[in-house]
Amino acid sequence: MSTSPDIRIDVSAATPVYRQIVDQIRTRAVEGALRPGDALPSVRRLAIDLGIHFNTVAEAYRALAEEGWIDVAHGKAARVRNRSTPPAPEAAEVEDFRQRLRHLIAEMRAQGLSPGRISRELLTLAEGLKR
Amino acid sequence: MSTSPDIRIDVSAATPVYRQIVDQIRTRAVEGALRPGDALPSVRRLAIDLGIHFNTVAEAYRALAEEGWIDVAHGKAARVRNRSTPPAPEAAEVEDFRQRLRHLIAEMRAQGLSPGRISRELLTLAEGLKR
Amino acid sequence: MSTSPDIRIDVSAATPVYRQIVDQIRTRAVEGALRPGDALPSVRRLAIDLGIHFNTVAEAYRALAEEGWIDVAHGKAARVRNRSTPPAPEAAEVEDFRQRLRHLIAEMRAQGLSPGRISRELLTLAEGLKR
Amino acid sequence: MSTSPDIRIDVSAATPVYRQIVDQIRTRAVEGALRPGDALPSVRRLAIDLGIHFNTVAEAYRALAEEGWIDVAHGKAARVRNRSTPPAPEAAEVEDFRQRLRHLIAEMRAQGLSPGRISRELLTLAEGLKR
DNA sequence: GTGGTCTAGACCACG
DNA sequence: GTGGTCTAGACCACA
Repeated sequence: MSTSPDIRIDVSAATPVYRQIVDQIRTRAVEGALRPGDALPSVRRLAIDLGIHFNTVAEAYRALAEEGWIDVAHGKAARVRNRSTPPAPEAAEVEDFRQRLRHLIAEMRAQGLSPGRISRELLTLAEGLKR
Repeated sequence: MSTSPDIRIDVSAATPVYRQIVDQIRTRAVEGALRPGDALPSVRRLAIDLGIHFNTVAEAYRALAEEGWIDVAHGKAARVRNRSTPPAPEAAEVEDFRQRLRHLIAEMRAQGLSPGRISRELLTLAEGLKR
Repeated sequence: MSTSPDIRIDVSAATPVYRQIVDQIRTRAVEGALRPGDALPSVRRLAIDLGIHFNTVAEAYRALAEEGWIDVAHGKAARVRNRSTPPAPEAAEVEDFRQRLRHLIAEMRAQGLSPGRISRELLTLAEGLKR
Repeated sequence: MSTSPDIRIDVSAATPVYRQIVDQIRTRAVEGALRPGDALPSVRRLAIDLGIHFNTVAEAYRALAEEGWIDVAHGKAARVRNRSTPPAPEAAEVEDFRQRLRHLIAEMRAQGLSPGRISRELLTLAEGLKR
């Protein structure tokens, strides 16, 4: 039996569909909604559920496998991998993430969100990380 | 003479060059390094400075104009616009940003950054917004 | 009682399970650990020992029989065949192997192994063949 | 202008076409036939030359980019990357390669190549690495 | 049943 | 011009 990851796809969004799948499954794995050993639905099953082609799901699973989040093998269901200690992040990578965060925040302000509102969102997320 | 925005381009990065320009100029405008009325370098000037094709810069300026950050006109330097009160963001947009933030954080954790470290980054950014 | 070939299976590896079995039994036969006439464990016995489905073991035995390494028959244990002089390899096949060797070495260098280190590995193997 | 890597494809071979492309380009890069900065033919150009679909070539380029051998970007030709020092190989990886070498040699003997002949092949390759 | 590979071709994004 | 994404569907390999 496989855990249903409850994925929401927006085909008209700018980010590719396969990336949306990757992002959502990775987020669920990080946040604990998907645990090591959990089986994912088959590529064809999930494709039907989402109303997309199975190749698109297969590409997402392949990317997740390469990132080390899941194990895929012929004839068997894909499963969430028990990640060993991840490699230490390099300073350049940290700076890259910091910049992406700043750009995202700039986009939010460009869309009319007030600094106070954004600040509150960040504090909520930071709080959630301490759990 | 025009304000030099000091833009850093990485042609081998995953994000398109024109997006890098847009992101960095928008970020500077949001953070106050670029103020309403400031003139940007000409498309050809900036293209030469960055060592890229001027079409790429032109596309970036076009995108910034569409987002309402700058005014462009034939024969005159592009200038940072005096943004009127931005439209109120819709709930769906806020939720979209929240999700993008969560995905970014998941990527950071996937790269080995500890929750505590990420939390500190978020708090620093939130602090900066209160200025 | 049958010879225990001491096979190690990694179900999460990239190479299919049945190929791992084939590769390891063939290697043992070539290197002399398995000799003509030696009996292999039954399909079901080996499957239980390895913790895999017996169909997978059956497929491996079938492939080994096709390659001429073992004899299988209903109701009797599979046995290592007394290989007659093998057919002379064609030039095309030799070239194919040479290419596979070069590709493997390229992969090793891609993984960071120094040419000197790889060279030593090759010399060790060549030495072992002269026994 | 792009270097022609002179790739030979066998569509009836067991190894997937895209892997054959990856293996051959990687080998050429390791052996120096392809040097950092060299441009590869476009995916559509190479696909036509090889008589296959461009998606297959694109998949090969993507894999090579992920392995760090080439840089691919929108609108520009793929180029051989100037590889920085590769990460140190772990002991487990070395053992994995050693085993793959042994299996390959066993296959060669299974095909009728004499130990002496194989030994000579290995010595030739080891010699080539000392250049 | 599972995932993998390949072709065919549409449409989009980037430079 | 370049590469990227997606669909459609055939056929193969593995468990």
